[in-house]
Parts: sequence; structure tokens; C-alpha cells
Amino acid sequence: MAPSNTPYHHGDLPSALVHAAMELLEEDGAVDLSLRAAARRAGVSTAAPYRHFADRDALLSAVAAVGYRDLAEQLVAASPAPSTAEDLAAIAVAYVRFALARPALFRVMFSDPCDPTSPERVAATTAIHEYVRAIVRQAFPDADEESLATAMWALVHGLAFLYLHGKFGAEALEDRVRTTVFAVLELPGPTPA
Amino acid sequence: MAPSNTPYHHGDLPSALVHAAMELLEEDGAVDLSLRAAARRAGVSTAAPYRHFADRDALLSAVAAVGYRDLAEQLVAASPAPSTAEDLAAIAVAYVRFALARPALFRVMFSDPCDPTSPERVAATTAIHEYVRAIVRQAFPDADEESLATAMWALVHGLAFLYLHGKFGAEALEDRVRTTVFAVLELPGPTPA
DNA sequence: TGTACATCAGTGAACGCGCGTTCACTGATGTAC
DNA sequence: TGTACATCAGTGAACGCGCGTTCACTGATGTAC
Repeated sequence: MAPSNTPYHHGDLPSALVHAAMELLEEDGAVDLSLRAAARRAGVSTAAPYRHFADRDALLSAVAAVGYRDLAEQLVAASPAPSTAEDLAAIAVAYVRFALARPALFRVMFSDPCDPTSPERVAATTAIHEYVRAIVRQAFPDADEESLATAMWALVHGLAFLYLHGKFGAEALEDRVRTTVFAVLELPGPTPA
Repeated sequence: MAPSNTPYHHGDLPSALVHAAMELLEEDGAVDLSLRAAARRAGVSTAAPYRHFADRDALLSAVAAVGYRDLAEQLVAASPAPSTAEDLAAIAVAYVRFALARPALFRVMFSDPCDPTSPERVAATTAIHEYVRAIVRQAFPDADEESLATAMWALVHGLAFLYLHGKFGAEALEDRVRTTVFAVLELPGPTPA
């Protein structure tokens, strides 16, 4: 690995640790990330992280926070000003792609037995929900916004997990996700453009 | 705990271990189930499980297999001969309930980094997919069966994970799941009875 | 500008832990004759 | 029916491991005067 762009040795250890942890997650896909491994990767002693993180969970939460930010970026990049079902589908594809590209990170973000009381996590998931709501409002002004937003998020989230679980191969990802999304958006109606 | 109904000490150790493991999963919700803990719970020595399971993963696979069977039972119980959207919603509720009632088991079944090459797992998930397909075929004969079945499964699966992640409280589960399911089934159309 | 000192980031050794797995073994079961 | 023996389920001790966390410490940074 090339040296990270964060200043090591003496510098911004907290973010160095977070980035080290994310690298480890992305490399060997293990969810059981250890504080020790992150410290090793960051080039500091085993005890150094405790200057900045109360415990292992605190590091993991920080990692998840960066993950939420990255995910948001990917979604925005997929469709900066979404207003149609087509845009929704593009965002859905980006969501599933994110999960498949960084599976261990995605699991840390969503799959671990996470206490719902962590304000950081709650804020992040609430933000996602609101984001989907806003898109639904644009694309389907007549729909029950709350219900359809929940449904779309759950749909995409479920697809991500089914992919992660190996139910589908990654080959025709874009087609499958788009088709699935349209299957529900267009149920009794005709097919789109 | 009352003694299990499986014959311990000398008897059917394999299934005793599987049931011990499931009890542990349901008790402390930890996904990191250990062979040793299962052996302890089953009242045998640390090495005994190796007479019947090649390694820890083999036990976990056996546990997952029982989980798939139990899940199938719950779904069938929710609607023995499903043929309508209403039946589909009832099954969706049962699916999410299962995940919330036995979260650690559900994670073992679906959330762990599972190699897609395990024939047992593939068979189980394929069975679920086929089951949903059959319902969709009954309830929506004009729909794209494959796509809508995938969508419905993903939707329900995603809801389950969002619930597990603490995004929703368990109080109004049935209402929320039903509303969400109907939100997609009825998109541009009117609301159901 | 220079010194004294408090602060605090990082060290390295150590703790106790539970784990997966292996090993040589024991003792019960059941079959061959 | 009774004996000899192979099979095999379960034992208990041990291995080596990586982990989270704590501790007394060192050495650099930066502030007060």
C-alpha cells in the first residue's frame, strides 16, 4: 500500500486510525476488525488508539460515520438532482454497488448488532430516509411519501444484502437492480420509456 | 434452563449441539457463536463436536439449515395457501417478525460473509425465491414474475434488516410492514380494502 | 528571548481471556463367530 | 448364549493465537512568566 495522505507518526492519529481501519475492512473483508490491527496498520503502538477512542466500538462508530458520508457522496454522484423514477433507479444501482464494492464497511454500517441509541447512527440513517423521501416527493407527488420512501429504501437495502449474501452474481447488477426497482414502481401500470 | 428434549450425554449429539447453539443465539444475541460454548451448553467436552462437525462453520451451517426450515414454517403458518396481495402482506409480516424474534439466528442465516458455494445455503435461498415467485404468480398473473418476486423478497428482507438495525421500533410492526408492502403493490393505483 | 513546568500523545510490556483445533486416551457399543 | 474384538463417541489436557484493555513510563509540545 502507498503511504496514506494523512500525516502519520505524529499528526492526526484519529483519522489515521479510521483510514487504517477502513483499509483493513476493504482488504480482507473481515467484519471482526480489531483495534490492534488498526493500530498496527497506522504504525502506532497497541495502546495509542486509547488516547482518541474510548474503546473498539468508538473506532467502529467513527468508521461507520465516514462510511455514511461516502455512501451519501456516491448516491449524489449517481444523480445530483433526482426527480424521476429513472433517477431513483440510478441511485438504487449506486447503493447496491457501494455495498458490493465495500462489503465489510457496509456491514459495519448496517449489519452489526447496533444499539439504536447511538446518535451518530440514528442521524445517519435518518438522513438517508429523508433523502429518499425527498426524491419520492419529486418523482411521485401523489404517493404516500413516507410509505413509498420506506419501501424504496428497504427494497434497495434488501437487494444489497441479498447480493452480499451471494444470492446474485455481480455481473448484471445494473440491469437487475433497475428491473427490480421498476417492477415495483410500475406494478399495474405500463412500462416506462 | 429446563433440560432439552433431545437425549443428552449419550444420544443424538449432533442435533443436541445444533439446538444448544440455537439457544445460545437466541439468548444473548451474539453472532459470534463459539463451538466451545455450544459444547458446554450441550454438556459435552470441548472436543466432542469434532466427532460430528468438521469445524465451527459446519455447525453454523447446520444451525442455518434449521433456521431456514423454521422460517419456512412460519411463512406457511402465516398464510397456508397464499393467493392475494393480502396474503403476501401477511407473509411479509411473518418474515420480519421472524427476524426480530430471532435476530442472531437471522444474521447467521443471511448476514454473515457466506460463501455462495455452500449448496445448502443456495438451496435454501433458492427455495425462498421460488416460494415468493409462486405467490406472485397467483396474486399478480400479469406481472413480470421474476422481477416482482425479487422485488418483494428484497423489500421484506430489507425491512427486516432495517428493523434489526434499530431504524424502526417493534411496536407498530404489523402496520408498518403492511403499509410498506401495499405502498409498492398499489403504487399508482387506489388503496386496498 | 529564555527558562520552568504542565500537558498530553504515544510506548512497550503485561494482564487475563476465550477461542479453534489437535492429541492420545478411555470406555461403551455392537458385531462375528 | 458367550466371548473376542473392532469401532467409534466422548474425554481432558494442551497447543498457540489474537484480542481488548490497563499501566507506569517517556518524550515532545506549548504556555506562563
